[in-house]
Amino acid sequence: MSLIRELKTSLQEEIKSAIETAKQLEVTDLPPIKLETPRNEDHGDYATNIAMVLAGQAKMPPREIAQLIIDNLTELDFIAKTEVAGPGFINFYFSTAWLYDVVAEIEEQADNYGQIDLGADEKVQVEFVSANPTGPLHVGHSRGAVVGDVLANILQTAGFDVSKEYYINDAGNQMDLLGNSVAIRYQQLLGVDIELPEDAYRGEYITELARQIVDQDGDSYLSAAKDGQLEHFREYAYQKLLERIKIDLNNFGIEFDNWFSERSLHPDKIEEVTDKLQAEQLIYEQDGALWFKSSKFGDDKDRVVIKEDGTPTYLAADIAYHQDKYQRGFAEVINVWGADHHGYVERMKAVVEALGYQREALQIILVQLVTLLRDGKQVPMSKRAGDFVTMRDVIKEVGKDAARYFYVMRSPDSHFDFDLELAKEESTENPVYYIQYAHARICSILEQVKEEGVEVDSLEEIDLAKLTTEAEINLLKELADYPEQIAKSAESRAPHHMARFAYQLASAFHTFYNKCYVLVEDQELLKARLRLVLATKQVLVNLLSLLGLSAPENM
RNA sequence: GUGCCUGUAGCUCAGCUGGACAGAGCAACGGCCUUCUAAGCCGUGGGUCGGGGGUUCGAAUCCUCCCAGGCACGCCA
Repeated sequence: MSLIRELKTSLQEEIKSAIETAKQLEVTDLPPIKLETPRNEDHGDYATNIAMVLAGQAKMPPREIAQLIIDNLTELDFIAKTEVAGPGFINFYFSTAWLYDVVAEIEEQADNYGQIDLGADEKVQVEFVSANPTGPLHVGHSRGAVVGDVLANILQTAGFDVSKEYYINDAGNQMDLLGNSVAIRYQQLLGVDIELPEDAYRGEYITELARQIVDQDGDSYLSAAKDGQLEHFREYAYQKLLERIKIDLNNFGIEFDNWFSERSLHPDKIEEVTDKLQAEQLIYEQDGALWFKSSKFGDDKDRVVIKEDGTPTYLAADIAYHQDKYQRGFAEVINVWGADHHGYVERMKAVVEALGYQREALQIILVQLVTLLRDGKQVPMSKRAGDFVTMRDVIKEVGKDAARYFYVMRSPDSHFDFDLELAKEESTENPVYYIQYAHARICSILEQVKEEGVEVDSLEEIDLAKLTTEAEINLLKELADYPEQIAKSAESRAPHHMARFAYQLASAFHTFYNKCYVLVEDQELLKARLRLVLATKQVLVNLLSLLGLSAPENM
C-alpha cells in the first residue's frame, strides 16, 4: 500500500461516514465516492462531486448537501482546508506535511515504490506478439510487443500475478507454405528450373534459409524437395525463424514466461473441447463440416471449426487454447492483437462464453496499425512481396529506447505514424531523451555533491520542511502520485498513461532544476533538496524500468 | 453493404467509466547560461473539441443520424 492511496481511501471513508452521520440527508443508495484531481490547481488537491450526485435522491440543492457533508466530516490531519465550490463540488486541500513523508516512503520502498495491491494477486495472462514463425518480426509486431510488455509490467506492479505468453502458430497451412517456399528456393539454388508459387513466402530470408541448407547438406534433400516432402525444410525454417524471433524480442527487452506451441493442442486438446461443445449442442454438423454456434453468443454468424476435409480451422485451435488458458487458472486473459484482427473479437468472446466463462474474462486490446515515416514520407511495405521493414532494422536505426518509447507513448487506439527521423533526433523534440536527460542531470548533481564532500548518509535528520517553493512542492506531488498513476493505468489497461506520466515527472524535475539550485550554501536546504533529488531519481528509475528503458548516467 | 478504430490549437497527440474557464509537445514570437549538463527553463499568441439532433443541473466525454480517413468482413492463419 502506498501513502497516497491510503490517504485517498481514508478520505473516501470519511466522506461516506459524514453522509451517514448527517441526519438531514436522506440517502438510501450511496454510490461510490469518486475523488478526482481537479484540472485547475485552485480547486484543491482532490475534489468530489458526490453532493451533486446525491442531489436527486436527497432532494436538496447540491451546495447545501456539500456543506452538510463538510460539517459532519471529522478532522483529518492531512487535510488543510475543505471548501464548497462551483455548482457543489467539495474541494480538499492537503497539508504539505504528508508530502514530506512520501520521500521517506520512496527511500524505504526503493525499487518497490509504486508497487500496490490492487490486483490482489489475481492471475492474469497477457498474450502478445504471437506472430507466425514464418518470417522475421516487422514494425507491425513491434507496437503490440511493447504495449503488451509494458502492460504486463504495469499489472505486475499493480499487484496482479502476471504471466507473459507467446502463442506460436506452428501448426496449419502456413507452416507447409513456409516449407514449400524454402524447398522451391533450395531447388532454384541447385539449378532446378522451378517457379515460386503465387501463395509462397517470398522474402529474402527464405532464400537465405535455403542457402543454409545447401551449405550444410548440399543436394541431399533435392529428391525430397522434388517429391514434395517438405518436412525437413519446414522444420528447419521453423526452428531458425523462431530462434530469430526470440533473439529480436530479447534485444527489444522483452522476455516471455511461456512460449505456447499450437502443436501441443493437436489433435487431443482440440478433439476434447470440440466433443465437449458438441455434447452441449454448441457445435453442429452441416455441409460436411462442424460449425460452432457463435451466433448464439453475439457473433454475426456461426463459424466452421472442423473443415469438410476433417482438418481443424484456426478457430478450433484457438478454442482449445483458450480453454487451456482458463484451466491453467487465469482469472483474466488479455490478448494484444493487431487491429486487422478486430473481426475476430466477437467470435473469441463467444468462445469464452460458450466455454462457460464470463466474457469479461477475455480482454482484447487492439493495437492500430503503424506507418513508418522517413523524411515525412511513408516507407512502403508489402508483406506479400516480402518487402517490409523488420523490428531489427528499426531498433538498429533508432535504438531500443527510442523505439520502445515511441511505440508505447500513444493510445493503442490511434493510428501511429512512426517518424524515424524524430526518434533518432537527440533534441528537445524527442521525448525519450527528455526523460532520460532528467535522470542524467540527477546523476550529475550527485557527482558534484560527492566531489564537494557533502555527507549523504544521515538522511533521517534532514528537515524536509525546508522545501517550500512551488517547484519543490510540485515535484513532491508528482512523486507522491506515482502509485496512483499505476493504479489508474492498470485499471484502464492503458500503458500509454505511464509513458506520459514519465514525461510529466521529468518535466517537474527540469523545472525544479532550473529554479532550485541544489548545491547552495545553506547546508540544511542543500540536504533537503538532495533528498528530494534522490527520491526523484528513484522514481525515475522505477518508471524507466517499467517502460523498459535504460537510465543513462550521462548524456 | 455490415462491423471496429479515428476525427480536439498550424502539426503530432492527451483528456473520452460526464463535471468547475478544453491540455501537452512541436512550430511562431519574446526572454534566461560568471554556480549542479541550454538534449533545459520562463512567458505570449493560437481551438465553433468533424457536423446536426437528443439525454442531463452539467456533454470533447453518453445516445442517434450524417460527413471524412483507416482497417476488417474465408471450410486462410
